[in-house]
Amino acid sequence: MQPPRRNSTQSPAAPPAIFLVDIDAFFAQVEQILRPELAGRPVVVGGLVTDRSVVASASYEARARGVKTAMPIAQAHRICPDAAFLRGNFHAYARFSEAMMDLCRRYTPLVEAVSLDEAYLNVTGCRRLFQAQGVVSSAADPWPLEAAEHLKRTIRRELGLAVTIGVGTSRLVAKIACDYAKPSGIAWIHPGREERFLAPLPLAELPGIGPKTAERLARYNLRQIGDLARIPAALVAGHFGPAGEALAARARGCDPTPVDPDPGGPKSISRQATFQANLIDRGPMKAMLYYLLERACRQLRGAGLLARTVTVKVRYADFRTEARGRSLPTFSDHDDDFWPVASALFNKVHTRRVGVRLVGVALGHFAPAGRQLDLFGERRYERRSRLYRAIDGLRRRFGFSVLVTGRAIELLATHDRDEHGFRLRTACLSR
DNA sequence: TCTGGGGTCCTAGGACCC
DNA sequence: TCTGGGGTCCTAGGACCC
Repeated sequence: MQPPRRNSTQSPAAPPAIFLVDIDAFFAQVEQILRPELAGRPVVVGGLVTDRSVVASASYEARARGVKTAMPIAQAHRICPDAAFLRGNFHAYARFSEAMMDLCRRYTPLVEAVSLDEAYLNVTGCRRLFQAQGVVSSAADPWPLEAAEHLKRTIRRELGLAVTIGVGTSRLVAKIACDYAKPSGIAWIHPGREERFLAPLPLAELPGIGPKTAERLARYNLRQIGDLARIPAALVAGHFGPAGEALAARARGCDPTPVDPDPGGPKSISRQATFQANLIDRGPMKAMLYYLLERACRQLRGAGLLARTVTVKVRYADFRTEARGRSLPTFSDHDDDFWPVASALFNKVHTRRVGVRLVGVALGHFAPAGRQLDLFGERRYERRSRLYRAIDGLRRRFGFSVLVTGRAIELLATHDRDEHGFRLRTACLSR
């Protein structure tokens, strides 16, 4: 298929046509495709029964039994003990995701992947092209609905994936239409009927309104999207600030955000880990922090970026979470430029004599790699860059755990798995 | 019952500069 | 002795999303 071209004969008033394609119960569905013995069975992806984890994805068989996303695995197991509990295979999910995105790009180049399992498509003005390609018939009315059906059938036939598609005149309307049509459906909102469609839905269905905002709105007796749409925008802005104005517009189905096929690189790179049991000793916490920093830095280098800010996070047994960040004087992508700062930040956040359940590190404030330094600094920097390139290369070939640095070595005694389930100890000894 | 991991965006106060 | 207004950067914290 050719990418769509601007069509001069097309009516200037043609309303936008936006799709949101969402893969149903993505991780669980992929597991059922790869392991046919799981088809028709409740499947829970997120962790093993003994893991200190939550549900990342549940098949519809598991959802029918009450399992929900973000529910603790232990609770899911109590409700649905016969489900298959899996840690998940993110490489496989990424492959399916890429294949789906590529397939969508056969319909339009204006495809924005918003997550592994969701993509927006802008097919505005594609009618004639779709007719020429046989995607829609010449009598197709409404043609966007027929095009969505074609896309859904093609994804099913070529990838085996069941998806839901929402079709509307904006991203917002497409998104809510998609939620409405789940699972495995298509919903098309007629241009001009957005307000009528949205009005009876609960406010929490509006993307951006979470539990806190929904509660605040409920105090003003605002419960449905229509309740908010009826209030003058200025009044909403008075109570909710400048963001309130946009909120009021969204309640009427207005969302000017374009579908952007190239939204740019990441704004932050982070790694965090929850310990299997809460820790009191700082030694293993710091070892884990260093290990997480190494992984974040490797991703940073892989993305061809330099960072200036490092943030360290600690979550205590009572779930209180502290985070502190600091900017370096220069940009870098070297573990040992960030480590002294991260280590000092850790001492600042870890102040309570309470068990620690999680530590995390984040890098931010990026610039593209390739930077100006004084000559002495340049040579030293280059030397270390060669070292990190060599380490990254080894780890790419043999796995991250092929090399365990001194600062992370304490992990081997206390925490024998990284977040991908590799056995660090075994990996270290066998190489 | 006991709460993951990886992100984005917004707000707000203080420092600093002009 | 009394003192503005605006802009930008940094940091902390919170809400939200998948």
